[in-house]
Amino acid sequence: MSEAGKKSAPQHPQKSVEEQLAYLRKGAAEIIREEDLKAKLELSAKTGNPLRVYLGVDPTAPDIHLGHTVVIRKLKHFQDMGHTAIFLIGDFSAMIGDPTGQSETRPPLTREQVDANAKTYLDQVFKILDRDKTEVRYNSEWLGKMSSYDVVRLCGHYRLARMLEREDFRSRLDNNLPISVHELLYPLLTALDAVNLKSDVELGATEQKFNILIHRDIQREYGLSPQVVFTLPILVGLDGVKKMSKSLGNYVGITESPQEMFGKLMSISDDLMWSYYELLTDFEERVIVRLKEEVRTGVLHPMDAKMQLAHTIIANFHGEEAARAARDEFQRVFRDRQAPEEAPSYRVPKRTWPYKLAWLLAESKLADSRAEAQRLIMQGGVEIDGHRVDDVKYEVDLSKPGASFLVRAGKKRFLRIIVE
RNA sequence: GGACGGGUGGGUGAGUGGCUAAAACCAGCAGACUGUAAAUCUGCCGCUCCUUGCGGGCUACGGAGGUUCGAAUCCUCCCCCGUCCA
Repeated sequence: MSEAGKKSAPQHPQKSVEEQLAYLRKGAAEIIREEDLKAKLELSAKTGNPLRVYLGVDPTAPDIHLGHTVVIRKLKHFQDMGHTAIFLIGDFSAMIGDPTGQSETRPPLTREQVDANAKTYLDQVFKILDRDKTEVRYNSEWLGKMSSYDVVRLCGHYRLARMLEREDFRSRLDNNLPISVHELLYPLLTALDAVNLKSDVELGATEQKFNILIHRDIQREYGLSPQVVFTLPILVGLDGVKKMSKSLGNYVGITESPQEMFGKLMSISDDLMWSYYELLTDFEERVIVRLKEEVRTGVLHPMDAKMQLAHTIIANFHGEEAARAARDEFQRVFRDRQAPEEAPSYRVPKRTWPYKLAWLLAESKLADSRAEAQRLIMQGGVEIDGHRVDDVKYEVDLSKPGASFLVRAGKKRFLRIIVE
C-alpha cells in the first residue's frame, strides 16, 4: 500500500495493457475472446474505469478446497491489476442446482443450508482476496424478486436445441438418465447475474464454459456488451485422476491444519505436482519450467520440489511460520519415523475391566466399526507407542487415570489416548 | 392416456428358487517396496459376538405384503426412472 496509491481516487493499474495481459494469462485454459479482453483493458486504461470481473460460486458445501482457489486466485490477479473483483454468491441459484458435470439431478439445497454455507465461504475467500476491495453480491438480490412472467420472458431468449448441445444433457439423454426441467433454467437465471452486474469478464472453471457462454449471449440480448469468458483448468485431486472434490474425498480444504495439508500435498504424484505449481502458486512460468528441468536432470530431488510446493501453498493460508513448522513435523514423523510432536487427543473414561484395543479404535473413530478395527489390527496397521500390535485380542489398560499412549492407525492417523 | 424396458453392496454391473454376504471390475483400506510419491505386488473390503473358526447371530438386492422347508430370484399392490406412441 504505497503513498502514491492512496492519492488518485480510482486506484488504477499502472501496468501496461500488455503487461497485464501477460500476468492474467498465466494458467488460463481459454479466453473467449482474447482480443476482446485486450480491447476492454485498453478502454479501461484510457477511461480510468476498472473492469468489472466476477466469479459466481454456489455455496453447495460448507467449505472450500484448493480446487476452488484456482479461480479465486485468478480473480485476485485481476484485483492486483486494479480491477474490480466481484465475488458473487449464488444463494438463489444454489437452490436450483447446477447441472454441470452432474450425471444425475442434484438435490436442491434448502435456504438454511445455503445461508450457513455462504457465511463460512466468505471468511475463507478473504484468505485470498482483499476484503476491502472486493464487491460481494448475492444473486437472490435480483433473482429472488422475479415474477413468473419475468422468468417466461427470460426463457424466450434461448432455444432448447442450443441448451441440449451441452455435454451433461446430451450424455444423460443418451443414457436414459433423468433431466429435470428446472435444470435447464439454471444457466438462464444465472445469466441475469452477468446482466445485473454489467460484468466485463466472468471467471470459471472449464466445466463452466457452457454456462458462461450462455451468460454472454443473454447479456447481448439485454443490450449489453458481452463479457469475456475466462476459464481455468480444473484442478485434479490428490488421486491424480478425478477432479478435486469434497465428495470424492480427494481434496485439501483451505481451513485444514498445516500438518494435514502438508501430508496430503506430499501424497500427490510427481507428475501432478507441476499442475499444482502452475495453478496454486504465483511462481512465474519460467521458474516452474526451470524447476521441472532440474528435477528431470536429477539436480533437484522430486521430493524436495514437492516440499517446496507444499510449503508455498500452506504459507498462503497459514503464514510462513506455520508452513515451516508443518514441514519440520513432516520430516520428523515420516522421514525420521518419530512420533509426531503432538497428535489430536482422545479422552476415555477410566475402565477397570479388560478393554479390547479394537473397541477403542472404533470408539475413538480411528476405525469405522469394530469389525474394521479388527481387520486393521490383523493387517498390521496399528501401533501403540511405536510398537506394532497385531493380536486381535489385545487389551488396553484403561484403569489408571492420567495414563496416556499414542495410537497409530494406518500410515497417517495418530491419536493420543488419555485415560480420565 | 397407452405399449414396453428397468430399479442389486460407495460406483459400474452379473445373478432368475437353495452351493449367494451376493461374480467381475472400479473406488476405498492395510501391508511390502519407497521419497508417507507414483507404479507394482499381497491381503482386506455389511454389522456384531466369542472359544478368531472355511464359528455363531443379525441386517441387506426400490417399498409393503404373500407363496415356499427355503426368495435378490415366483405372486400381489405401491413408489421411482427411462423409451416409444398420443
